[in-house]
Amino acid sequence: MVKKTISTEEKILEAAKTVFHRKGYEGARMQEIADEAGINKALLHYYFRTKENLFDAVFRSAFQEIFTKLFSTIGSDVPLEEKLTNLIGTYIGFLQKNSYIPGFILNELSHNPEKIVEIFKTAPVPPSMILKRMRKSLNDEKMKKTDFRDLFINMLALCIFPIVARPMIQHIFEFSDQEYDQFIENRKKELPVFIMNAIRKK
Amino acid sequence: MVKKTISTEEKILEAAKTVFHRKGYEGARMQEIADEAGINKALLHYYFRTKENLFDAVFRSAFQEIFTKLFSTIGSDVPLEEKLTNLIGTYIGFLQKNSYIPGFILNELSHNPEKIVEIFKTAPVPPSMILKRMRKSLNDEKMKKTDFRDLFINMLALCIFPIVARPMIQHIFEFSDQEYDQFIENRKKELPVFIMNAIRKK
DNA sequence: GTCTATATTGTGATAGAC
DNA sequence: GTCTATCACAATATAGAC
Repeated sequence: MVKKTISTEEKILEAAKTVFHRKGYEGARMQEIADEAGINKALLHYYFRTKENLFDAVFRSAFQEIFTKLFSTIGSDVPLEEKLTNLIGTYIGFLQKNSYIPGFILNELSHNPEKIVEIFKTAPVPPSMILKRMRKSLNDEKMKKTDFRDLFINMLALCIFPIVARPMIQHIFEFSDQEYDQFIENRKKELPVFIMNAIRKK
Repeated sequence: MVKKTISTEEKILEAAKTVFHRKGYEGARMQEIADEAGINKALLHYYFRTKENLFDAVFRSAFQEIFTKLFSTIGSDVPLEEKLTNLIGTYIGFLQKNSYIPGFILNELSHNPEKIVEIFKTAPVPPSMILKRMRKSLNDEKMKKTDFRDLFINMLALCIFPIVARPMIQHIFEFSDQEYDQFIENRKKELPVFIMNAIRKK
């Protein structure tokens, strides 16, 4: 028999996720989270005692969600171009459906840089393992002597920035909402080519 | 005779800039701004009436500062590779000295997307003019049929992201502060090459 | 213009009944 | 576990003297 009931704790976490992503830590209000969850403030404190505890749970979950996705794709054992295509496609797809997450993380990152160190320590996939595999892919193929750290960062930048800076870019180029969605969709195909051209040996 | 006195209004704007960049809109406190300016809260309200008015002035200034720099370099009339090198060098240099600005803008952008439309309307350099010149550069040279909008966005992304996500990246790759500065410094030389490789006709 | 003092409203957090 | 009522305090904003 399928469990249909959602526990109060889960409802709170869902609501908190929504509100924190929408407003950030300082901007979020316990009242708004309570309303979103259909309960009252007192119950929030009963479950999580403080706003910071609640925030910690949400931030940790957002961070791990995005990095688990990212790292599992990057760690797969396929040729570089195929890996890039998979990686960029699934990653941008994820960002499209969760467009608040990268902005949220970047935001809290700049106000609480110490916090991410702690979160990385409890990451389900240790970054060092990912990096090792990525370096291997580069060496196996006939690539320019590209620093794999640069490659990794460039890829992240090219995927995330158009999502985070969407309102700005959309206005500069006078895109409609629909046109911008299409623009992002095209990038899924064009980014892997762009990157491969940049690093392929002539 | 050089004017040495700094008006109270200028002191307030300087202080507000510092505090808003450090804490964001919600996180900033009028008291902290007053302390930073060496005056008291009442005087803030005397000059700017509300916190939002003060914020508007600061945000507008940060936004125009970064875009004026960006647009004036991108609009120069030199060959593409040279333009890219100039652009990336001066732009990253600017970001290094004002590392809080892009994070600040991205942050408030995600909480007040409407606001940027208004700010763009009062921009000193109209975006449309920049785009025209950029398109011209691409056509003049033997380049792949690259969408100039993609090129523009990719360049922004590659410059800004390593600055904004610094604490995260620094931890992943276990860079010391000094090593990260050097890493950014290297990107000034490598990014133009990376981009030119990506878009040059074979 | 600049200050001290105070009003007013928000918000995170708790007490205590059920 | 869940609620209502309330506390304690922090933050924006204003009044009014100088």
